Amino acid sequence: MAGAGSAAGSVPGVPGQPVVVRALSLLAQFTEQRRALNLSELARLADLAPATALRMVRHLTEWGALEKLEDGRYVVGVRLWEIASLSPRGHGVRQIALPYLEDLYEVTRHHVLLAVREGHEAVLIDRLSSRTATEVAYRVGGRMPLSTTAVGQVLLAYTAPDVQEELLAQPDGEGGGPGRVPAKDLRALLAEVKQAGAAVVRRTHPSQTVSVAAPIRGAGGDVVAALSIVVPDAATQAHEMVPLVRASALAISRSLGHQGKASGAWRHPAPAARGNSSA
Amino acid sequence: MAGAGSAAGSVPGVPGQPVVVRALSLLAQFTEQRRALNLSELARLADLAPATALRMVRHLTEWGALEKLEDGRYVVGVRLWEIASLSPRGHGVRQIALPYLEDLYEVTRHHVLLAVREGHEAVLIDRLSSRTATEVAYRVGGRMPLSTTAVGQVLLAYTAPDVQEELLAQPDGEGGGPGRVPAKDLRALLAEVKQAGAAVVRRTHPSQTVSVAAPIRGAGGDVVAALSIVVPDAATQAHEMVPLVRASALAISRSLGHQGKASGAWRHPAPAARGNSSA
DNA sequence: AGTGCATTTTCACTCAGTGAAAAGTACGAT
DNA sequence: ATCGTACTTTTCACTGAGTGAAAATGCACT
Repeated sequence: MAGAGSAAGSVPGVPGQPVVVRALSLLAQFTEQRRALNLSELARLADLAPATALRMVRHLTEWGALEKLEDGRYVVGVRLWEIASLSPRGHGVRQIALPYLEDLYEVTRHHVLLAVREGHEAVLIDRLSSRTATEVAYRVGGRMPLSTTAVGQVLLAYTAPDVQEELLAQPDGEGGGPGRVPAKDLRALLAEVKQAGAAVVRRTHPSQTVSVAAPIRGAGGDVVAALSIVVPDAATQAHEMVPLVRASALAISRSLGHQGKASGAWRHPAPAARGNSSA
Repeated sequence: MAGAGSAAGSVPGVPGQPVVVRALSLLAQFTEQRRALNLSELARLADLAPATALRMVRHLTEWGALEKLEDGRYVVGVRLWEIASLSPRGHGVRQIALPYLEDLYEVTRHHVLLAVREGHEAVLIDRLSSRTATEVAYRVGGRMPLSTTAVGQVLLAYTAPDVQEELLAQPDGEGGGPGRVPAKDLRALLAEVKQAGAAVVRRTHPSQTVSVAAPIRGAGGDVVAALSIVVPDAATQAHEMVPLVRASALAISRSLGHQGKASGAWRHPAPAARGNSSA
């Protein structure tokens, strides 16, 4: 490859980025607000020469990662979606958790959320909402802050200490939105969450709501996702919800192959592959 | 790059495949049955030198397209899932169609399917199924043949003639499974489907069922997806379902911005972006 | 200690990828 | 019609990013 940023102009900030990463960075330019992009936008956003962007976009399109609209703009393709649906932490947990989410929704008739941690944020894997429920700020596939949401706090509380430190060390950068919590308080908060096996967060912003979240464990015993319900503040005493959410989360954990507590006294024959071959 | 297939051994069949495509072909090795692959499997399946596969897999992992398990195997990452959730023809239609699918499900209590065409097959975008309903063969994110399924026939019937010809010209290759239909009969069948605005397929294989599918149109007026219900053969006269499915499909089409028939006499102010910013 | 298999590092070679520039295309304004 | 602007696509000579064989390392059985 030519001097990506060596000799000529280009941005010295991104000199020798591998081709693969550059191609992926094109995909990363698509967001909720920007679902369709034309070539020059893509090139500009990804900081690539138009000719380079064109070549890559063509390869991506040819393969199906992108699709070209009639107006010349590009959108994320079904082929990519198809493969992404094999993501264990994406559609994977969703598939298994869905029936339980539905039960929880059936019983409460409030928002039910399922999220996993991805880097310094939580990603919303699925959401069930009645059309008449209160508004929620997040969409499926979108990201939510770790420290200020119930699911986020649960995921954070059960994260390996080293990663946790890394996150707590962060200044206020990123999503330091409304309810920014000082690292000190957060540390204490996370301890409480772990203690209680659930997080309860009161919110006033989009509307008056209370979220209750609990951890979901995988076969390995570590927390792989978080389950949450969001109820209008006026509704039931929020804390009454804690056992319900925890129980549902435990049920999902069991479906994922988690063997209850670490008291490995006896074991079932083996939950085996559990191919979730249906859905 | 070195002579991918020029001088030395290697497979002469895939000589100068672009890097991007090769990287993507690694992703393409993941399937329903093979959700976790180790490096050598990936290298073998994608026909790459181990060293090359390693380098690429590292880039993919670094970026989040893949995730490395503790046992060293790789799985599709959440980051990819996240971006794929922006696919208009994937999660996009799903988001908009979901409420209507739910209504249809509520009323019938049978399987409800949503699918789009991708190349020579249909991809199942979403499925609602009661736990007690009859079995279905396909999973969300999976592929189904065009010519032998109700959704497939609908998608095929409304495909641009040139693509249609290309598909009909095919020998028996691909999914030529149980109910292989001769090209001639299929042509007539598709005409009927277009005439009726729906496809009805009777099936005996996994179980005795009847599928009824209808086309969903996008803002441009062309068919972008197909809606279907699958009922046990014993149930209601299948043909009674046709109006129901067609009506649901029309409702979804409207939500997608389709302006009814092509009688472009008057127009609404503009359905605008319809950001489906919720979900 | 020894065998077999997977992962990772090394290294010299070279061709796939690069980007500036120019040509082609589409659309609007004047 | 004629010019202007912005986007897309082609061309081309250059070169360093990517390549893969081979060797080293690591790991799990035996």
